Amino acid sequence: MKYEFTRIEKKWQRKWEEEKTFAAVPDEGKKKFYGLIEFPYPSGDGLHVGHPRPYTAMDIISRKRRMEGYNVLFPIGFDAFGLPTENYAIKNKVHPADVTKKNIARFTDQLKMLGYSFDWDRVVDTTDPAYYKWTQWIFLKLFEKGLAYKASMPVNWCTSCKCVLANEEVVSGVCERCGSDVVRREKSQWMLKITEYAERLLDDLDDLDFIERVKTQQRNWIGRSIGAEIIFDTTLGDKLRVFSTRPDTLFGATYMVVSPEHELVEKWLPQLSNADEVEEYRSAAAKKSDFERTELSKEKTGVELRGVRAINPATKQEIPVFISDYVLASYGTGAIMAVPGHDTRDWEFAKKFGLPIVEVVSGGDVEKEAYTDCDTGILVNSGFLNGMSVEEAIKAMSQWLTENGLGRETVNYKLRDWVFSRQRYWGEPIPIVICPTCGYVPLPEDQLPLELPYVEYYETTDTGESPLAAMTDWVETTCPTCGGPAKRETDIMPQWAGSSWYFLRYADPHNDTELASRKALEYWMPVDWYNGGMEHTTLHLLYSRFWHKFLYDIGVVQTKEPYLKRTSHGMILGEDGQKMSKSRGNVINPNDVVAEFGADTLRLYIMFIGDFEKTAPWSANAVKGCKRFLDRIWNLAEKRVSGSEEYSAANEVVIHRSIKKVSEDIENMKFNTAIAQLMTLVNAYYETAPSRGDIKVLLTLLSPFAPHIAEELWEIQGFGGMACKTPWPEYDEAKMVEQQREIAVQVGGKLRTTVFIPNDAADDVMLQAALADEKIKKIVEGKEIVRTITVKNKLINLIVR
RNA sequence: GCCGGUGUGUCGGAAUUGGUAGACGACCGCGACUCAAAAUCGCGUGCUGUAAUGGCGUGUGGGUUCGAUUCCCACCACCGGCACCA
Repeated sequence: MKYEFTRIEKKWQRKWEEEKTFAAVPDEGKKKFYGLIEFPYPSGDGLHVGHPRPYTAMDIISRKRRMEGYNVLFPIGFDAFGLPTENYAIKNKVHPADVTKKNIARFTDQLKMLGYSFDWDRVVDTTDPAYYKWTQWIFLKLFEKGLAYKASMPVNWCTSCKCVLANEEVVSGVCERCGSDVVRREKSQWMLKITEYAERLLDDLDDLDFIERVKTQQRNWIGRSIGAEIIFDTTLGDKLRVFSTRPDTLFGATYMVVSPEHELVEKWLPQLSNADEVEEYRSAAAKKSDFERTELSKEKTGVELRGVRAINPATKQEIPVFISDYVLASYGTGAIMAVPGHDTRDWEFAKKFGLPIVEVVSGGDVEKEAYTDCDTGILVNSGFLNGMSVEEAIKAMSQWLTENGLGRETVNYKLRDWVFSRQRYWGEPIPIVICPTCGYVPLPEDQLPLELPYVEYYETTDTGESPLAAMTDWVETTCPTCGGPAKRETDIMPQWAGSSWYFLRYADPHNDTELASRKALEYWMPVDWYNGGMEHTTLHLLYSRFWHKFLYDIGVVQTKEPYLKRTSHGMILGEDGQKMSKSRGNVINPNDVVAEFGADTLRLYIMFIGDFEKTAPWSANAVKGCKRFLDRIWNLAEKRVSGSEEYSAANEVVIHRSIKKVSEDIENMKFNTAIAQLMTLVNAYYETAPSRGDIKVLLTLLSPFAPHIAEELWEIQGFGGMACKTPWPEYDEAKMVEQQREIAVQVGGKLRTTVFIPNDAADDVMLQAALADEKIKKIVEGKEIVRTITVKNKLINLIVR
């Protein structure tokens, strides 16, 4: 009989669905495992071959865990709010809700086609009011605790999406999603105070089992700098505060720089003799995009504020104050003390404007370049700091500043608050009412969910207003506090809102009184293993850690961190080694692969393609190799093999080795070598007559990778039950060794031949065996063996003279 | 510029407490089966050489070692992240 993969796959998928084979049922008596993959955005293009890579990986791990006796939660859902759906809906004049419904149905079919062991009773959909009710509820809690606030500030505005973006969504000056230019716009926005959690988000990374590059990227993004805030007096009476990581260099501060947006500039302006020039520089800076302003190659520019001078608290000298756009308004205090001798940027600026450069740390030549080494320099020209190392001087200066009320040690983060509103339609409405007398009033909990109005017209505007603003009936409301006429907030939440807590909902997806019951959360949380893309490291992954910590603080969840372990997969490229894209015409559709070779072949190939963490190009030929492998297994087991369920003597060694290798490789996500080992095992079976037991262990090991064919052959063999419910096999180290060992024989470190010796042979046995070899005899003839190096069961090396 | 990663046959990739480089798969070649082809099964396959105790070979150049893809030093190339963050 032929291997009819289509029939077999349909048959088992139906069976798993009918029997609810993979439903997660809480069971206090069983150890739990919560495996998570990033739920997909149900785009109109359907499933991409990139999707099955992480899904298959976690499916293999989840299936193995079940066979090991764990109670497994492996859920799936849809992150369905977002721009592409909205844009598609506008273009094709259909409602986003209808588009979403259709896309979800299609994704569901495709995911089922691949035989994943998801619990289909726990599907979540972020656009379902029963779900986003709780997204809104979390927002209200954030508002209640002062962590959601509205503020007017310059924000990133995507010229194409026509809405604001978070800092995390701006990549190299363009929109992360559409690649269009991002400009600065002053807008009143809802913000979430993620900065309040900066320290914990950073420190708590230490204990997590996240791959190192994820930790590094989050650490860099949060960007902690330890330094001091220093207060300078000015001749106009105002105090000018700066942040510096090098307070030790205070004696070398020969001028100050404030950002063009600094509030004191506005105040000082009338008293400046060159107010026009300053004003001109400020407006020029305001027009520039962030990208232009931060271009590195650019020469430093700036204008001195004539009419005000600052007083260096260490030297008591009056020093000039400049404005320059190399100082950012949004970091630290928006002002710096410039130490040209020991900071590269200040040095460039000082050279250009002819400002004095004073050496306060010896070790370099400050006339040639800034000396920034902190490890070897010694303080000079610095009063009480003279002779100290940089490290000592930082401490001494911080103490001196504190004692004299001139400043204090402080910490700064690069992380900014999260811009949380979007001027679009297809997202969660923000449950806030704007009342002329009461201000921003939260919607009472019993009015949740605040449903998105179902309307015909929701096109974007260029005015910076949300399409919801035009929906008068919905906007006009009454104030929950005073009962007077009021308006609803018309901005919606960003794409990232729904995904910031979805993993909690999986624990108890149908609960309508809580986001999830305490009992369910206590049982299933935290997520034991979360695999997802590197592109989410400073977006979804960071945001969801923030929300989780907040929910921990208000007692909703019991763990400080949502995910114990985080791994990441590489991208699948087209056959040409380029990123898959419609325009390049190198896109592989999983449906086509499944139709031609079957889901088991696709699963196997996508795991065999290469190192899981690295990008890998698609190869149509290699897919055929995986199909061939399954055909070979089919040939071995399509007819019932009778006899004992013991391993055959001929295959015992390779079986035990395979169990060990496959078990360990799955844990380390080395799926490619696990499959290579299964191929080796099958090759061995082709050279012997595999016993019934040999077949059984092969199907058991195969079942997480290629579950359909494994079940079918399992049934044909009549092993009873299902392969996916069989206990994972154990191996015996003692049975992994051959009685005869082939060892390398080297002379002078060069491999000359190999000989067979008994297992664990003593050194002299190895030597005798080596010397008995004809080749070796010839080589050592007439020479003296001065030294012998042996490595048990591996090699012998003869040093001759 | 800074941080991180990678570099191995024709290709995807194996192998690192230093110990037979190239597992497994693809490609290609040969053989069996077949009237024939496909499929399948088996064999071969780093480069080079007529041969040899051949020679060379894991980005490049050095070093340590009986022995280096693995450790050390210097460099090159590519990829990713950050990028005037004081």
